[in-house]
Amino acid sequence: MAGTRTRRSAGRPSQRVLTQENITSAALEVITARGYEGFTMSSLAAKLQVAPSALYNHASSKAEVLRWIQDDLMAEVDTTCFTDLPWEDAVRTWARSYRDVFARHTPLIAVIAVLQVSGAPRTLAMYEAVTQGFLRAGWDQARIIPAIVALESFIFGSAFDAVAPEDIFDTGSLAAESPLFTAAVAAAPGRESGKAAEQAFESGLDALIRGFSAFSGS
Amino acid sequence: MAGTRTRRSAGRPSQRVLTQENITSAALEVITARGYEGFTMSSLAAKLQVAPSALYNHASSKAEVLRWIQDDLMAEVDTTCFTDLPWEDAVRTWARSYRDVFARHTPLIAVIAVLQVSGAPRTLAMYEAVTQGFLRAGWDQARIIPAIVALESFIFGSAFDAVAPEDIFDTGSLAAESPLFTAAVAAAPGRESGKAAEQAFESGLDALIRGFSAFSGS
DNA sequence: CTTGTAAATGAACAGCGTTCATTTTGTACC
DNA sequence: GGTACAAAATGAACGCTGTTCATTTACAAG
Repeated sequence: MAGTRTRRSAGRPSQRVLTQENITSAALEVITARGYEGFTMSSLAAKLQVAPSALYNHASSKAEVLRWIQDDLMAEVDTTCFTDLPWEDAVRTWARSYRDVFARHTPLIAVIAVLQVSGAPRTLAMYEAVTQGFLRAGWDQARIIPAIVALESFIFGSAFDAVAPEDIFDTGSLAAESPLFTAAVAAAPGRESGKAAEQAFESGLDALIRGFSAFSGS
Repeated sequence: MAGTRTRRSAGRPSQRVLTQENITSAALEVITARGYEGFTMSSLAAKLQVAPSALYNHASSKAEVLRWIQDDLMAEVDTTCFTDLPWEDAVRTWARSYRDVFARHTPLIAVIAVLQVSGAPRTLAMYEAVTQGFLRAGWDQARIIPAIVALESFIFGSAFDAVAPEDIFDTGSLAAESPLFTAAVAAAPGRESGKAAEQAFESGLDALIRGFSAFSGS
């Protein structure tokens, strides 16, 4: 082994295993492999080959680990689109990317809602990039935050929808009591192809962008 | 069917305590008093003055109780507006009511996303009323479901936002690294009054309705 | 070699949802 | 009124959770 532990010379960074980054990435591996119901402090400790109690020397709680994960994932959201593309296309690309990331992590959405950006540098970086994109498109400064929050709300809700079972709207034995809704469900596009959630997302995103585009100066 | 339990002497209603309705309303009382983290099978049983294990003769799991609660709450969502008001105002009233109900019950949002309407009669009744309102406004049948789902996604996301702490966007010590976002947050309306979430909700709702109103025939 | 400190450990804790063998309750029939 | 039967309530368990704590280990510095 290339000098695993002996003689850590002065300014050299430590080789410690239980860093925030290591814990976070191990947590993501566990979640990817076994889902959120399989993500426990025990399973996380096992992945790191450590006793569960050891984690508490580095993270104050499981909730803190979830916050780390949340901020980590924010870096996966595409914001480069705001420097490349016109506002409408940029918002569309950003929103799709944002939804795709958190559709795989819906249990974190409740975490985000409570999380202060001051403790989440990558989350903040995302907001900064998005704000910059809105300003570049000529948006009035005072209208930007409500618009971002509204888009975000739609994105989070759509993330839940994206992972819902396809047959939630099957009325089954109660079809007779809801004829109009049952007919509308049958007529909805993307029904057989399993793309119903996609259709709803695009439809809502279109409406939001169309509704908001009055505020951009271009 | 009237006499399910073999010949119970005629009109006399049973005095059973652990009916679905009683369990559901007791659960709502517990949640109102102690929140979702204080809502356990133990606390529910205590409220009903019964041993926790007794609940399992009537509900198959805690998740089932949550589903009962969810469907119960759906009856509180205002749908009468769809018979009274023009489409735009009706959607606005419905959406506000829907958001207000579930802002107090955000942990249920994950439940709804997985819940089939066939097991939730009141949820289904709400969808039926909404669909009817859309049809009356001249909507193309095939476009209704995606629009409802999109609105619902926005509503659920906004419910989380409504209960978020007001200071989530305070950039604190990282303000220097996000000047544009920090400035936009400072310029956002409703900041001091604590109505920022309200502003964002109304702004998004406006945009969605404006974006969708092209599809109503009126 | 001693000291100081950061980190890992294993045992323990209270609480969770849930199961199960058992007892209690209440009613229907003879 | 006595018997039989089914529904419902019980309390003791089970495995699991997140978390704490006194103790031990590891390791670098003086």
